[in-house]
Amino acid sequence: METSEKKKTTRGRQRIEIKKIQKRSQLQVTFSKRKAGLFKKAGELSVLCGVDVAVIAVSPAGNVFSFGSPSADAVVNRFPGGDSGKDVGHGGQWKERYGEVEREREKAAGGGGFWWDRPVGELGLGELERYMAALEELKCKVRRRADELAVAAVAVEMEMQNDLPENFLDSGSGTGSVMVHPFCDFEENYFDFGCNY
Amino acid sequence: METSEKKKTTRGRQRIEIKKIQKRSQLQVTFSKRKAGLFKKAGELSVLCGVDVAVIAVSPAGNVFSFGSPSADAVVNRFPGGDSGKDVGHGGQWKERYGEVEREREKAAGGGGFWWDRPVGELGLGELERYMAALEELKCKVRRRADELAVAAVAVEMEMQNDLPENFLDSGSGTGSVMVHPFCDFEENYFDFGCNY
DNA sequence: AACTATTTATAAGA
DNA sequence: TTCTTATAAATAGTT
Repeated sequence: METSEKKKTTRGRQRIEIKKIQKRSQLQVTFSKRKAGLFKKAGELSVLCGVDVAVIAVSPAGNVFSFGSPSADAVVNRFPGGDSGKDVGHGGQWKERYGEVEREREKAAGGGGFWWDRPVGELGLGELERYMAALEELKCKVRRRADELAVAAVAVEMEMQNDLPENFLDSGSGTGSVMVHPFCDFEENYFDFGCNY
Repeated sequence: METSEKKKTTRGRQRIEIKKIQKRSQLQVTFSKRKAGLFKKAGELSVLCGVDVAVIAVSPAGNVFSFGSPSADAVVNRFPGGDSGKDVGHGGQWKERYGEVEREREKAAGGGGFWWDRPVGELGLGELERYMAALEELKCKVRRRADELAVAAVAVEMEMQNDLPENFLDSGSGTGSVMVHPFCDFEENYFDFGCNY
């Protein structure tokens, strides 16, 4: 083998430190790539284990919001032409659907695309309302659990509260554009990274 | 090289189909590993890009709930001894804290452990209440966005709603135990996988 | 948006 | 379950 022949075209993946990326251009591409990876992982976990998984990301500008819950029948049924309601075992069904959506996305990439590939600004209120309903239900569920705990673990609770700040979750300050997508497939060109660096 | 000498000890990682795992033992280990991986990815995305990321997983039994928002100052400030409030630029600070928590976890593994390593049953209401507040805020944010859209995209909305089922998100049916943890570090022995297979 | 050389995640096995 | 190992998958830097 010769030395001059095998010149590497790239250095390949490099190890990086997990600290905030400063360069705007790199931040954008990294966010894009890793968000896609995260959503893919979430979808896989959901399917493999039959669990609901949701991933939420708020940009520094408060511009991006994402959500998915792939394992629920409801999500499968959202596909155009989905056979709603019947057949609760959705293992194989899911796989079929997945391929279907993948193919649809291929087409969508070139043309107008399907609604789940668009930012919510093009979608309207239907999704947002359902999302709010979902949050409300989740909140009720948490509240029920809290009630249970109130009986059993008051003493511990008192302690815990002293370890926590007022603002446990800062949801960001923004105008909040929102995306909803069954398989976390999405376009994100509308994304502008308008602050924090 | 001999043939009998180099016998591989394992087959290494094998490719798997993304479909529901049927075997209980494998499901549990896969869920555990992949959830850890997902949380790690979420934390990395959060730090690298300075964004809030939350990951939520509801088991088929409705028994597990997880959440993280690593980039917010609030989360950093939750650590015992955290310097609350000052210094909004938390890039390097974050890294320091991370190491600190990692070290604490080492110790926690052997002894009584710290609160963020425990299931919420041992924690009490403080976290749950904050979580509910976070959901409420998020909901308000979504509602604001919906209001904006109501002005600009009513026509599209009408279309969208026809493509969606009633039950967009099924949050599960369960008793809902809940975990909250800053870096998605956690113990999960309490996890029982009580249904759906 | 595509491409690779690498790093990272992880399915099996111990 | 926690560790190891071989391999699959993700991705940083480049084009």
